[in-house]
Amino acid sequence: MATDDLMTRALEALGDDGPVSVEAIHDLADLADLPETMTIAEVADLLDISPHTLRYYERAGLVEVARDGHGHRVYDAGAVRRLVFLTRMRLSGMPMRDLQHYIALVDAGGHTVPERLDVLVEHRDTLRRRIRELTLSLTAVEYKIATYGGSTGADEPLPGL
Amino acid sequence: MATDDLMTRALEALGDDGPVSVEAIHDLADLADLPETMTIAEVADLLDISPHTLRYYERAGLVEVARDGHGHRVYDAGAVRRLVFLTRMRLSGMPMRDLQHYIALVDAGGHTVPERLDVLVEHRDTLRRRIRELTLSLTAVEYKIATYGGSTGADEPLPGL
DNA sequence: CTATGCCTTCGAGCGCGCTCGAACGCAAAT
DNA sequence: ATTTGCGTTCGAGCGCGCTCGAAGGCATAG
Repeated sequence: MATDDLMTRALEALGDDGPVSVEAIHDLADLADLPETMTIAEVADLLDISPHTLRYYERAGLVEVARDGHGHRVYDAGAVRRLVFLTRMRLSGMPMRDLQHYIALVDAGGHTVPERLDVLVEHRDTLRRRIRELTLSLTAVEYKIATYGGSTGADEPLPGL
Repeated sequence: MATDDLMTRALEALGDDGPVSVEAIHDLADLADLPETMTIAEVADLLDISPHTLRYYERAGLVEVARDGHGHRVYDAGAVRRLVFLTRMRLSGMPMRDLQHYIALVDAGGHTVPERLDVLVEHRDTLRRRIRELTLSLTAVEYKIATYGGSTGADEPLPGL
């Protein structure tokens, strides 16, 4: 497992065509059959990040992880689920700062739900903006490829793009 | 001009609906009516980047800029067009490294056109992947907002997303 | 005459998100 | 008995893309 990263597997699961459907999302990385506990190496492999990064996230206060008799980390299913969430948010571009804020809200209790939703909604809007930006850039690059004149500007219909 | 950045203006030009069309792109920041020369402050304002960054790009070998009698930079239309291209590529996520490579190819002459196209095609593919990634993340975040249970995982249909 | 304001060069510093090295512990394998 | 392999902590270092500070030049305004 986890030869490819989560995102790659997710994209493969979706296929190359059609709109992204909630149904397709449902099939992704189902967190139902997680082992009760995992080692750092197993979690690292699952999430396709390094043990170093996992320790870093813990240091950053994003997740608490118990230790066994040897002082080795023992990730329970809850920690793993949280880390799946965290890595997905990181992959989608949410800064560590915001993630720390969000997690602090989660750990603060149920009364922070509205504020958590604010964070998510803001991130959603950021994603929408970014997707539109990249789509525009993509169109521009495709245009430049199609009409390539070789300069970085000059007398093309869409100079420089 | 340039109270908003290039990308913001571009997105406004496109409007909020429908597919991105080449026709719409044509209306963006037409480089036809550029002044013959510009100062660093004018270029910085046009591109919505700082003079510091412009000097940095020059140091990085991305563009050559002449000086006037006082040693001040004088950006000619060619330099400005190149900088428009460069900032657009930067905004779309192309690393400095790749941009330096691309510019080296441009400056090396017409025989590098195939290799330049390789760079562009690779960037196009990167953009496509990234857009798909972000679209998936967006769907996931929208789903989490819609079904919000408050945890970062647990017993939701789409736990952790 | 001196401020102000924008420019110059040079090199250093910063914020982000890791990434790594050192020094060590424990346990199973040879 | 030692090697191998995986884990630990701590703090430092890195790659990227800027961003800034210092020290100074020149020109216009008051």
